[in-house]
Amino acid sequence: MANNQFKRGELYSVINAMAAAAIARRMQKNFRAAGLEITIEQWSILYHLWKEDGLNQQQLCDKTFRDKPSITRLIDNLAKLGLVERKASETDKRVNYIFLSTIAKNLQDQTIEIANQTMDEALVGITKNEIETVKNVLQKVYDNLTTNP
Amino acid sequence: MANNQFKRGELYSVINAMAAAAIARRMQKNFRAAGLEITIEQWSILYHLWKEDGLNQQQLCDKTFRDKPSITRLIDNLAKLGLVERKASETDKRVNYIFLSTIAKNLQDQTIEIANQTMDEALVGITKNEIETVKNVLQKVYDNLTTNP
DNA sequence: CCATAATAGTTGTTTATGCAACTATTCAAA
DNA sequence: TTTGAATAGTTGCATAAACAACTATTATGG
Repeated sequence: MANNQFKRGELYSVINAMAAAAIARRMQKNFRAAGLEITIEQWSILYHLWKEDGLNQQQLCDKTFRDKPSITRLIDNLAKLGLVERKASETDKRVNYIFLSTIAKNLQDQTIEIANQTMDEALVGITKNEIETVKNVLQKVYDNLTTNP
Repeated sequence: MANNQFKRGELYSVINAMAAAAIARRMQKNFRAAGLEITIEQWSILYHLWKEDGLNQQQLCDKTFRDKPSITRLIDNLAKLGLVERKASETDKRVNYIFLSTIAKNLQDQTIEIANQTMDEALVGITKNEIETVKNVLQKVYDNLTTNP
């Protein structure tokens, strides 16, 4: 009995501590092996800017599931590295738009390759259906915890 | 085309940033709502000690998928809070065994309830089969990235 | 128009993570 | 038995997270 008490809690433990962290570490390692000195968190910001340059910080919060202070500091660090630049909105003085530098734009192709290679390593022996299920379940979990207050 | 380039990378983004973080935040919030001043990371250590008291730090590394410095500091903080105590092994002077305090032992029942309640909130509308698939896939991902160097 | 609410972003503090480099102890092989 | 490898744990440093409290600006309702 006592052994089964945490069955549900255990799922948290599995999801949070294991696969996600392992993928992040491997992605980071593969970046470093390619001579890329960016963190996986910084990459996740660039990823959204490659899809749509000039997002503001609030939009980056929404897309990366981070809070505003986290984005402020990630942008600080990316700016220090010369990868992005803040540009104040002309029409709304509260807003910063974030733009990629040329260097950052040139990183896209290289990191696409590494990200895909990493996911290939991670997903060996897993079917498309299983991946679909995982994505759907994690989306549901997220929705359950965010739409409900 | 360009829109599909990150399809695989996107899975990382989904797994890592979204569901896991949402569960952790909700668990933390539910702890606080119950007046429990422990972090979700500290809880994950206690969780393994409740199942088996007197683990050493290396065993906690293996069970929680953290490195040694992380465990050192988590144990430091738990010790400061009076929740665990280090006891040096008599037979191997390199080893510390970690034991729960009475206070920590008494936290078990309260936090079981909260952990299970949190997972119930998270898993609304998700079937047992789907949960099994997620657990298996994430285990495979972990194995893929750790058994292969 | 003005007071108040909402929004965008920043700063401070605490906690946690990863990696590298380190000490201390034990093991193992010549 | 001694030298070198392996193991357990700690410390330093940089990055990142959550939360609270803050400033500045814009939107809204009387």
